[in-house]
Amino acid sequence: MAASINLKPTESELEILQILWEKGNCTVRDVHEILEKSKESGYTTTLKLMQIMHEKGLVKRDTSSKTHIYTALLNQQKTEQHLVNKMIDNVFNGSAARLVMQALGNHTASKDEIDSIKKYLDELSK
Amino acid sequence: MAASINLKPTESELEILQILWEKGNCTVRDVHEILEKSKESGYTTTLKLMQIMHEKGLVKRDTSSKTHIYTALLNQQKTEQHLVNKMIDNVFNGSAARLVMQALGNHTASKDEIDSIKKYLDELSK
DNA sequence: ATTTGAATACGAAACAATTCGTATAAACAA
DNA sequence: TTGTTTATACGAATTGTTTCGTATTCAAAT
Repeated sequence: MAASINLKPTESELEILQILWEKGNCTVRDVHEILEKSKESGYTTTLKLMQIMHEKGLVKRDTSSKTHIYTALLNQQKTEQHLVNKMIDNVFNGSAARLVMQALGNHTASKDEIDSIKKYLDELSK
Repeated sequence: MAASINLKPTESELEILQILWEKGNCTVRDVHEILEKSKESGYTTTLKLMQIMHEKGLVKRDTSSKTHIYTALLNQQKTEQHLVNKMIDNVFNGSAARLVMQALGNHTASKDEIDSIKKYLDELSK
């Protein structure tokens, strides 16, 4: 198994990872400006968080110029999988089906979404 | 809206709530014995946790006899819903469908489960 | 050259969650 | 009664996360 880093980012770390996953490479300022839209926080807070994430190995950074460029090292798909599995175990007693129904029962999935899920299920059960 | 308690139990609190939801009324020892099966921890740790949960209003307790009896106050369905919605927002950018596919895309879902989900979806899209 | 602005580094406070040791009270059996 | 077991209460250490202030460095503009 490849040396796998701790697959359990904190909430703040996850927020930052989301941005890095979407944007690819970012400076601290890039990330901070996006974060600021949804919540109040100081620039050095974001900086510190990203530095800690670097220590933990969640991100890598290019320090060749004064302004560092950060990139996610944690794999998005694997992280999502891990979080979902944890929720299935901890909250739904191991039943993926219960999670799915809970997710669809409420968070009003559109007709299109439901159709695409059906298609997906048909593929799966082949 | 009914005075709603903080719908966001910590991980340890959730473990205890799971037990209370399943068993109904429990003593600290009941809960502790179940917890012990899956992880090492001292009795007074469980006790303290449950006392804190009582302070927070997550559980109520009957103290009429020396050994207190605890009962969950947090509603299971609502709590699950809340946690799932949070995950959809924080991890899957608001797409319930993405969560569902992630949940089903691994081994956890059996053929039976998939069938029951299909049935559920048919009901939904009526 | 000097000033100004924008960046990183770093320590430490503030807060939250978890864990456990010790004191004490009640119940019960010898 | 006296000792043993089984409870609760509670303080406090430990650990982890988040937040921010201050120092310093670098680069660009004046």
